[in-house]
Amino acid sequence: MNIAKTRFAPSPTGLIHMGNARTALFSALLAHHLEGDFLLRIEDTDRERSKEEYTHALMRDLCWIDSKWQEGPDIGGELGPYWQSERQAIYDRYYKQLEAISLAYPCFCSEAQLALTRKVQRAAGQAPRYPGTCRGLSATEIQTKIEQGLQPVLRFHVSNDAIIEFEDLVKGKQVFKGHDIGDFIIRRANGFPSFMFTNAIDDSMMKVTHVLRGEDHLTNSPRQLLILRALEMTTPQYGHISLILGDDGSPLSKRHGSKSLQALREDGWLPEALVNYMARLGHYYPENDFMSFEELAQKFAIPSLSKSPARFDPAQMRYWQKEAVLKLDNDRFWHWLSDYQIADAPRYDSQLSPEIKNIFAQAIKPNILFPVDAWQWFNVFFNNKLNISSDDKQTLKAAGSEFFGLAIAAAQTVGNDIKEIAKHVKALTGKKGKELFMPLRIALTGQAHGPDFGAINQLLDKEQMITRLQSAQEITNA
RNA sequence: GUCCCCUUCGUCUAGGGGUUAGGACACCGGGUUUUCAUCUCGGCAACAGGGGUUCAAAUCCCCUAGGGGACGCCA
Repeated sequence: MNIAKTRFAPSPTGLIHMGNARTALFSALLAHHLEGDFLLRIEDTDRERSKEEYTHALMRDLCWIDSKWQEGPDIGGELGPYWQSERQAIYDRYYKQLEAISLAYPCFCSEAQLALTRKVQRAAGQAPRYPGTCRGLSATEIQTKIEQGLQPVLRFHVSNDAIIEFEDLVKGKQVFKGHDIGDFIIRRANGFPSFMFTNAIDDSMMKVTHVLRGEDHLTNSPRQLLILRALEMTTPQYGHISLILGDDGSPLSKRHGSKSLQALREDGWLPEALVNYMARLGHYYPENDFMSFEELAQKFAIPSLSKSPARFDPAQMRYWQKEAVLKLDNDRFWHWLSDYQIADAPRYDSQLSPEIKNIFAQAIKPNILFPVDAWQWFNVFFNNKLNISSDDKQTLKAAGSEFFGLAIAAAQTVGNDIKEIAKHVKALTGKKGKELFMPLRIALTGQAHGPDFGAINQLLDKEQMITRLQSAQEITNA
């Protein structure tokens, strides 16, 4: 029995975004689910646009979302090379084979000529198709044109009455007519192969069993099947997943805040948050729990892949980020923070005891989404930097100078215990509930919401509390 | 223009002839916290429209509308 194999085959022409990342993730999840391999192949046949730096960025970003491959350019494998730019000889061999059985022929039509034909066809209400101009060229005609210095493309011949059927993993049975396809280019005039060709050949040669790709590739499938069948090569099963749309229903783009994985990482998103979110965008999991990559893989199922397009929803992504933050253990929490050191934050590791660090982490995790939020709290507790908003200052003023005078006096006797301080203030002012606690919270932390008082007691000593209460009193006097 | 795909709460979706149409996010409200956040409990909210088929349609069929994709010497 053949081992299952999925693949991701990007062209290194830019940073990977949410859409592609989700396709890669699905492929990786499926491979793990089937206990097979996930393969990475770099489709760098477009020499002008492909850049090596993007290949590196791509591999780094894929690893970041746990989608590590078992076969690929950096680690090799039996069926390499995994850069298409190194596989030219292979493609050339198959071109010859196709020409030998008259399923491929050189075409000398100029791009301008073709563009014109398409225009005319459309104007006449017809579908734009290659009309087959060069299909019947004789060997001598071809020879003559080549001698004239003309560089032909190579076209694959699709007979008009061909019917191509296949079962799509996601969309079900598909039927295409040869007439709707037309003869398509498999080698460009510059000798480089086209995507249609290399992609099909490589998937087959590399023994890929399941191809998960975007719906935009659906109509490529009959073409690729035609090539593979003509060459008597094995074909993978194709599954076309619906695209991700922006909040207005149009394709996801930068306009909708679609960011590269790299940008997302730089903003402080946790990979497991993105993984949990993306895994559910167009794939149904009965359980709504935060899951690890392994759990997601275990429960991944092809029938649970959605046929209809999904909209990108930042609110839902934020929810998974919140879950991810809550799940962070201390070690990772501090690594996460140190990776996003902000300019005016002090170094955290020098004086803080593990106990204090632990208390701090547990206390603020429910209150933060990103490292900047965490650093803000860090500043509050360890750097004496409070940023009180004007609204919150109003709350302070409403409490009044006397309120803080009493609080200071209470702190001097009871120490750093907010509830005890509150008790004293309550006894003397009659204030209670929100009126009592909100001014204290704002005075001590600079914010209207934040950690539990128990944690704040452990993070601030008596002197700090008194100083902050004094500052608050000054604000009321201002 | 031609061909193809899709359409259930605001969003992600479950359900595929008989369901009080289920869950999650968001939102709103209760509880906990003598405060807020967290946590917890609850509520609001949907079968695109029109025709069939059927005892019975969200579910099957047809049409319409809307959205998306493909039609490249891009991938």
